Amino acid sequence: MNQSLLIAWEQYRDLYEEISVPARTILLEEGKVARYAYYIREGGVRAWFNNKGKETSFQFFFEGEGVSAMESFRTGQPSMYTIETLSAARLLKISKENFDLIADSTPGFKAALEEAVFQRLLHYRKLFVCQIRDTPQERYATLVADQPHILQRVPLQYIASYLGITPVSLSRIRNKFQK
Amino acid sequence: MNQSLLIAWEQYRDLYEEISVPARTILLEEGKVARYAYYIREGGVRAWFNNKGKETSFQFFFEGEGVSAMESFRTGQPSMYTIETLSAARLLKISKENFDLIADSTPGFKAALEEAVFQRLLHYRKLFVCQIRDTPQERYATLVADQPHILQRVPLQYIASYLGITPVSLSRIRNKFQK
DNA sequence: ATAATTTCTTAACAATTGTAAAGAGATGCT
DNA sequence: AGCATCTCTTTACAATTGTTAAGAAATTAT
Repeated sequence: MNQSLLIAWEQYRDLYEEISVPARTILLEEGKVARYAYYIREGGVRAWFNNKGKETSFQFFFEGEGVSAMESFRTGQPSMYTIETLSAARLLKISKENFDLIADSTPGFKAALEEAVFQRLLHYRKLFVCQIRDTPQERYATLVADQPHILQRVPLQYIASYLGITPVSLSRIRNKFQK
Repeated sequence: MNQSLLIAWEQYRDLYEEISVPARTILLEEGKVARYAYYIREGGVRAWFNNKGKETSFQFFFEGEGVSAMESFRTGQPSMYTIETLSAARLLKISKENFDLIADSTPGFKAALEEAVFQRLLHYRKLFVCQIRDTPQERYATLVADQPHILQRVPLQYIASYLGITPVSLSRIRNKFQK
């Protein structure tokens, strides 16, 4: 579900639908099975889970990216997290059945999917490595340098949990950063 | 490179070799291209990288597991990290060429490899989530509960970096834990 | 527009972690 | 065995982060 999977979607127009939803729309709730995957035409999405009463956001998605609770969509197991829009969004919505149909009938699709899975593996490993190697200040600086759009479009409280710190600590780091 | 890939290795015995190496043998050095993958018959291995003069260990491997610098082995890019034995080890060593030969000629191999990649994606995501959600104490407790063999077989200084803390801090946490 | 709500910042204090250094303990080498 | 080296623990102090609470700023709703 990344850009390499954008191949030939238009010929399957009857297998997915385009929907428009407001901000804070829950696309998949923690504990439920993901029967749909989404592709973001416009807007932002976050993935988060409940942690002792507080929300921990661990991934953000924007235009041109695919979103689903991967392992739930793949295995049929209940999702460990919620997927929710950050803003009003326009999405392509496809069912698991139709997704599999396309995967089975499109040459190269599964190879592209495998590559996307591999790239996401590298992405998560990088996030883990940054966590054990870098300080919160360094992680914030990396975010500013590499993914400034996240800072512009995601509320700071969500970014704080993504960085593994509290909103108060993030605010202090930002304060230092200005000087 | 996990247990599901153990299928039918014996019929390819001329495509890999079994080697025995002492502790602290570097199987792949940071900056070099991974031309071989390994399967651990006996012993332990760690993956680490240089971080401002200090070593940061981010993964440990033992009997029955496959080891390689994944993306280097796959893409031919220089590896970002070093792979080194923790103890004397007995390993199966296979070249990239022979690995691809087997992958191409064994039905189901690529599907099993894809599944292994997916499982490792989930593994790294879990590590990342533990980092942003749990305290160092909680992460240590999880290690004690879920992977006690790591504590028994890996020097504490390496475990400390894996938990994202200093050896001093780990020592303090262990001290508290005894009580 | 105004009020209500939510988000972000700031401050004070407690708790945790990092750093540096010293000593104890374990391991390895000849 | 004895020496040297490496690892782990402990201590003291500095720096950072978490927690709680209050106020400022921004957003949302009516």
